[in-house]
Amino acid sequence: MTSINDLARETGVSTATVSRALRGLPRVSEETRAKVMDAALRLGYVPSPHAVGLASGGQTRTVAIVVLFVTRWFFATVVHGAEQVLRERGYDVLLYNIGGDPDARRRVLLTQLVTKRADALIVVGLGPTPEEVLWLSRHGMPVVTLGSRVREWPSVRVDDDAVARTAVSHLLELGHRRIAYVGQLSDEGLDLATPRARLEGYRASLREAGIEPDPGLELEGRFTLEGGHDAGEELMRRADRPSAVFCASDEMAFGVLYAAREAGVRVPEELSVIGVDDHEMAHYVGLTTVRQPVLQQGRVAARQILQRLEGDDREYGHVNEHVELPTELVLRSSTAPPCPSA
Amino acid sequence: MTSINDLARETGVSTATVSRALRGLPRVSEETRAKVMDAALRLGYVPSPHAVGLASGGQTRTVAIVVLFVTRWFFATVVHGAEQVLRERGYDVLLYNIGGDPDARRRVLLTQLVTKRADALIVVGLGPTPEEVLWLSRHGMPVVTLGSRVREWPSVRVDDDAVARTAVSHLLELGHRRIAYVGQLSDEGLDLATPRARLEGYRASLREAGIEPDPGLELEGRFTLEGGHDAGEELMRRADRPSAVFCASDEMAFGVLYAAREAGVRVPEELSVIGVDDHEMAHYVGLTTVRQPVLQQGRVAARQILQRLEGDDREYGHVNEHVELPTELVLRSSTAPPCPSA
DNA sequence: AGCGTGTGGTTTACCGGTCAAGTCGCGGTG
DNA sequence: CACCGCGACTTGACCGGTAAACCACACGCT
Repeated sequence: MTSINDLARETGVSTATVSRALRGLPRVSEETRAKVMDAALRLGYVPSPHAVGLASGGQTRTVAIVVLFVTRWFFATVVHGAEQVLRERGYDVLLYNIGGDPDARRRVLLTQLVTKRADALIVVGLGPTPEEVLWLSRHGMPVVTLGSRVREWPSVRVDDDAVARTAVSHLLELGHRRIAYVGQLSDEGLDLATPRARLEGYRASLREAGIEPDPGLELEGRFTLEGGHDAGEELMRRADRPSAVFCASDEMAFGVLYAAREAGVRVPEELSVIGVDDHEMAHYVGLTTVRQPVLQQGRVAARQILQRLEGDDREYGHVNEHVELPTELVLRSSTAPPCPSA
Repeated sequence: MTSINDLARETGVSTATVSRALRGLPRVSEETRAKVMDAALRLGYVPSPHAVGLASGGQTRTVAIVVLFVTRWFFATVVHGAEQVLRERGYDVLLYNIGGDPDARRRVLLTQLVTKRADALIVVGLGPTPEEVLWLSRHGMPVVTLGSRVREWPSVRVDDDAVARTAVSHLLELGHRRIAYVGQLSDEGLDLATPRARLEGYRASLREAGIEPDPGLELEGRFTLEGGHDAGEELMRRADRPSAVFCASDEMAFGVLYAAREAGVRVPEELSVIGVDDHEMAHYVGLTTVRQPVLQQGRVAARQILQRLEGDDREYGHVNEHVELPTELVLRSSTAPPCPSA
């Protein structure tokens, strides 16, 4: 590996001059600069980020993104959005997929892993615990949360309470009274902020309409197609099947739709289904959903981080500590008034 | 930030002793070790990877993964698999999503970005150009390709030619003669190995059955649901609609299925559709497909890399330079013999 | 002539670790 | 009793850069 010393020897100037020549700093004659550049190219010189980082204050030009499941559309899309704006600005992305493993979560967030390997951190979909907040703050790590919110750090999210209310109100307005909820309830040591908030919103929304939430209509299901499908099958088996289902994500909603089809239950005539996300597939299967800007959330989180790191970010204007992006009800063919005969 | 010097001062020993105490090396009394450990914990000490890397031969304990589109199920799943085994072994993952941008590709692969920031590289879905091979080799970067294959580097993939043959043979055996192909043909400066190989396999397979491939039946479509849908619409409009479609990915096949449904074309009675991947959704929509082990490809690629990096990897046995994983035809309800009336 | 002021450098001190070589006290041995 | 060997450290060089301090020399000015 060619180092800056090789370049210095090759060009006959000191390493400091080489360094300044390559970085375009003043106090270098054009002639020398050209010579250095040429040698660097010829020898395939690449500065060592380690040395650079060490010498200039421990910067890594790297941002870590911690997600629950890269394979979920939502997370992948968020990562895509964030990575895009970060790379544009010369930052690299370290990806940690802690996928439901509390142990991995501890190791990633609370040990060496993140600290000092990255300049900042974007936490997606996890509600950070007080311990995590404390540790990371103590180490001076700038953090932005996406999809959850803690007092100490900026966040980007949609109002999950409002999301649930939008969905449930829509169903109520259509005339539904027995409305089920399908989402992740327990979370095995992980703190999943989102499904909980949506569940609360669902309950509150029903209560306001004078309906007491029926615990029997709150179905556990992992945040996947399969989770939705299992919950859907369970629902279809019931004698007192609800007339509508609110799913905490579109992927789960797809699962419910397939379960309904398998059971010969017509949608939307016999069962209305509504999801959240506006997954790329939702359009094609005709799923009514509450759209949230997914890519954009990733982009905004990245900008918040950049703002924190570079401080002088006028381009994007003032960065709100807590950004809440708008959602929107997208009507398609999976919801309709309940069948009078039902 | 507490450094090793702070620890040394705190415990009254030299930095070298602290270093060895923390790393569990010999020549440190149990007493001293305990004292050091305690201080490290109390002060929240975390070694600087920069310093460690610099001092001990430029290692980063980081592997870069370059993918085309994280948001595609295939890529996300591969990343998931690779990240899992890498993290298990204490490696971090740098993610580069070059998403169809030749410029990004150049910057990531041919400039400083990758070199020296990672110990090794996994390239997913891109056929590396000779220039890229040369540059990376020159810099001593170990590379594994996933989904494509070059002579110089180990690879993990499925036999795309065989995949195409399996799919097309299945359709031929059912009695289909007019079989369309939907996949990405042109690639705007990116070298996408996979769709090209599948296209070739499709053509060869037809020829062997005595059918001359009809260029009019080879449809361009991006590797997404939407791409498949557009191509599907185009097909449905045709008077001489083919009786079967082979799609280069399940996501594209879903798009074709939706297009067919919208056009009132019944699957599989009037149109057979087959995809590749065995996407998690394929099961639910009843898509016949050629299954490839996606997660496993990511895992195997990661192991190959680890083998290269650590050399003594007996755990996984001998690592083949070019691993080809098996695929499997999964019969579901989207394929059937052609309708005699058609 | 004497004196700031720029320009184009060089020198040197780190940054935070690791590693090889050296030091020191101590119990055992010939 | 001098010597050896060994365990438990310390010292100092080094990894590849950066940043500040320093320097030589030319130039314009009073």
